[in-house]
Amino acid sequence: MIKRTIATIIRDACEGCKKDGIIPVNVEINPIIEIPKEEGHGDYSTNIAFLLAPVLKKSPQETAGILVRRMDFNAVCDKIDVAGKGFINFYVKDAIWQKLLQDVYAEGVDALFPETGQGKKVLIEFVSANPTGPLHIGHGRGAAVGDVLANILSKAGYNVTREYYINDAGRQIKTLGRSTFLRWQELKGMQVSYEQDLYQGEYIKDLAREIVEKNIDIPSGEEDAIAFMARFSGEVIMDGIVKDLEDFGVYFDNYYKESALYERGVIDDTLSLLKDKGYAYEKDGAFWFKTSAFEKDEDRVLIKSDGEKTYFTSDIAYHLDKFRRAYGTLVDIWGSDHHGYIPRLKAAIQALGKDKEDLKVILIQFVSLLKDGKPVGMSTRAGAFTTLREVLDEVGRDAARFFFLMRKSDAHLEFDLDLAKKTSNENPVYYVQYAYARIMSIFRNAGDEGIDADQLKNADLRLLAQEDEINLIKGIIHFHDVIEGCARSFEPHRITFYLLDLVGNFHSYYNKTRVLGDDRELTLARLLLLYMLREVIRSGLNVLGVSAPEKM
RNA sequence: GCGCCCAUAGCUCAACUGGAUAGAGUGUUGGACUACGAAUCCAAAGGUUGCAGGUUCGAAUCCUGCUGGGCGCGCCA
Repeated sequence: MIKRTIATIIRDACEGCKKDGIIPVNVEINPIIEIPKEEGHGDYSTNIAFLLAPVLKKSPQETAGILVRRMDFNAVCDKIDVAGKGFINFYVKDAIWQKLLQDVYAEGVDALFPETGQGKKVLIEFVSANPTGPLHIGHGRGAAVGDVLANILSKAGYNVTREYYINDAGRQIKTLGRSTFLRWQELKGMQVSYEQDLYQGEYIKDLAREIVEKNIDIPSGEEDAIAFMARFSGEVIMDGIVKDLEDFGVYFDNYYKESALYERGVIDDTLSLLKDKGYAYEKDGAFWFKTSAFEKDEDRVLIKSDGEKTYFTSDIAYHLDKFRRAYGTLVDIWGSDHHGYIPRLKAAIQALGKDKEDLKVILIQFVSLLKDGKPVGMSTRAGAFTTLREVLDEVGRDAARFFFLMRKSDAHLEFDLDLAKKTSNENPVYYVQYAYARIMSIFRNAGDEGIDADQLKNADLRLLAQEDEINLIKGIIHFHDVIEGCARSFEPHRITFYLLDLVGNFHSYYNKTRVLGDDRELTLARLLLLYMLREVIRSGLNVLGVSAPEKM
């Protein structure tokens, strides 16, 4: 918002220098404009002088001085400083902030969302857990990150689709069928040896029991029976997954089945396309993709010597299909243990004639659970993992989602169940929600005093002159930059940090300043400030998929 | 053996992608409710950013080499 105005001031000054021959015309001007972390360094600062100093063969300070003298800033800034070794600091007028607040109030909080997307189509594929068992907590983190990222991009003007890829054609599904089949035989009183590499969880026994209890007909031959069990188990488990996700507040636009790639002939298209372009070849009775043509990685098998296609083949086909559906940017969210897979898929994307930057892979690091201060083990193999369902039941949706988004996604997350469950000040979720409830409470009181929201539009914002009031306004306006940053960097966790910071300032303000007072004009101005604060908090929580309770 | 990620206050983590004196929360200590919700606030204390070099006006951030941890390296998915 205001950042753009600052950028214009800088650019105009540079253009002026070019015109006067101080800066060569062909020099690219690409300054960074940032919000200084140090208070006293103004509202914005730029490093432009450091960039131009070598060109002018002068010191950064001198360069900054030359530029500042040419800056036409009176409309928005009280002053511009050259500070430190050559930073240029901009001090925006209070009146500008007050005006921005007024504008945002008039247009509504949605005016703060950037329009970086311009309607471009983005496909976010996430969770995509195989339907061979319930979702565990790691899937939950991926679900939260994917869902919130989708919200952010969508709010930032992208046309977003959420997709879940169901891996229903691979060997794991066969293993699932065999697992259920053997458990079923056990129930029938047969002596079976249940192998180590089958699914160990109790839920397999539940599936077998369901088949028996519902008296479901099973095909007679073993092979047919296993195939039936595979389909049955997969569907039941998938239903459970969808239910878990819904309770977590995550909804998908599409569920895309791997088997559909075969049915629609996308697999064959992919193979012939790669072959025609010369990126695939035969060797040792198998059919290979030339990964090495694009990335520092070894060539990979597409069709095994036994004629079976590999998972990689499906995946290339799937991504080809995504591009065919006109998505310009593909976001894949994977567990970080799949990071070694990135080069080959990027290579495949390039073989399909796309830019490798068209595919963004976001890795989700593992979650370790903490209970009673001790780590909770979670091994999928042993069947003793903690499911998303268990976490949801224990701490609730709001805390679960918020906690999953309190860390950068590619960093380990330590999830403290006891903390997430606490309804006290230590719990960051409540810290944010409490601010919202507090503001709502003030508005209820204001209503009792005969002030309704309608009167806010007459508020005189020049009365918001306290330093912390101006700071709160800045915080509100910065919501725009935060969302923009999230959308650019694909980092949803920035919103949680922003909200915690924003409401921290509010709580502090609240303890110092009385909002409802005898001075009606001042009261109205402060109420408008709180109104917008409330809107931003609500909007931010909404993007996170966390509720904003009016009372708690 | 090769490759990727991580290492920041006692603990859990930030730092707007190379910016100024590295910040929060928690924990510890001491304070604030007979006016809008104390699920809150204020203050003190806490650091050689794992180690050693390098790049430059400037490094937690980039490069090289170590130390310690996680994960990959299949005609598995």
